[in-house]
Amino acid sequence: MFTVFKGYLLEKINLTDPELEQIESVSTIKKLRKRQFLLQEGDVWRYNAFVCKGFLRTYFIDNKSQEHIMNFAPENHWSGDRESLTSELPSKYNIEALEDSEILLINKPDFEMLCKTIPVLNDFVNAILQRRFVVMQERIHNNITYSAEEKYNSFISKFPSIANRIPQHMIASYLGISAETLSRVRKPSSKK
Amino acid sequence: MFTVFKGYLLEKINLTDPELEQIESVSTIKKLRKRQFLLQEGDVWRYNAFVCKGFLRTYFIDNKSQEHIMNFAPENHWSGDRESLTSELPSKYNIEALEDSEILLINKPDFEMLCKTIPVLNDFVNAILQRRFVVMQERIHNNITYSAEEKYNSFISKFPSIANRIPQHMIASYLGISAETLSRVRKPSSKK
DNA sequence: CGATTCTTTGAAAACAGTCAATCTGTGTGG
DNA sequence: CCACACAGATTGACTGTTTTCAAAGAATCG
Repeated sequence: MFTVFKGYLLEKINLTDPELEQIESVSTIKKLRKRQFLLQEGDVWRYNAFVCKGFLRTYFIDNKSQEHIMNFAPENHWSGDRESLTSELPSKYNIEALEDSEILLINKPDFEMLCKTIPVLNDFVNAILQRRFVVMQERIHNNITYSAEEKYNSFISKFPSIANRIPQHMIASYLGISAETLSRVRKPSSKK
Repeated sequence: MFTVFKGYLLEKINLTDPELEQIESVSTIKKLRKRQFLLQEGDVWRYNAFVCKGFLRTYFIDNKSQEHIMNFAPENHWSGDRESLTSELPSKYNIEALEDSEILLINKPDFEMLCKTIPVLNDFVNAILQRRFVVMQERIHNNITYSAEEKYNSFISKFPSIANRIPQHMIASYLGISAETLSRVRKPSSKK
């Protein structure tokens, strides 16, 4: 499974064989069955996690015991709780596999060491952060601007590959609308 | 006005005098009168901007010509459009002074050079990014979880100093609710 | 299949938005 | 100093959207 990560990296940046070996030497693989947790609320998150295969969701439970999905991570994407990772405080989130998954983990000190010794990796990691930033900003934009229907349309046009891989009610949860409302705004979109 | 920025930096990280001089040498100050723009939609944003004095807001206009506030930046905070900065594409945002302000600007190549030559500054910049990240995540959390009243209460408890410095309808715009709704949810919070 | 999960639908209630009018406070110019 | 204009806040009545609850269909999976 390291080959998946290797392929991902080489597509984006140039790395020498020794560098790749160095990365591999600190990588571990965690296999998750569907519905298994990578992280549970209350635990401290200590890794950088790359999804080699499968699909993860990050969600939290509000004080009315309702689930809200914070993030999706299909293969070739990163997951984890950056907040807990930097603060080293217990996480508010659960990360659960929605499909059988294989996750590549690099713990925090090892990852920092990699970034220090491989500048091009460090730049890449920062670039990812920047991009994630823009995605979050767009999500806020949509949240404060759009109606339920517009939110849904925006989601499926932006993440078509995610949309057809997960149950609808999880899209609703991600968008902050009820599953029933989502069901209702879905059909008018087909007719004019 | 560089002294404000200098004070801010020295409070957070250790910098030598030559390093500070290097930073000062690439810094420029822009004074804005109330209602003046630092950035207008359609222009490319090319700086890192630190608010030495005053107060900025970043907003965009949706296709129904409604304003939505993306961000506030009081003194000792950063502003700008990271999206346009990295993509070098025209910005969707307007940044406007809500009070007479003084902004310290460092253009992109200079800033990158500073980060390269002053590692501790680079680390600090990344730390800011991480924190900003968490703030945005909390905002998304609130957006998808809370009612109008809860959004408002969360805002004033989290940003009390901002709340009493700007008109209410701007808080409403930031939260994605109407000014009238905000006015209505305000009073029940005092009773009971 | 039988059980579970997911989606749709209906009806009612809660919530939030819109429009228009009024009220308030502030600052400006006469 | 007053009158006025202006921006902001509030209120009421109404409309529209979204949620909730309950039930019934559909799809999926062991």
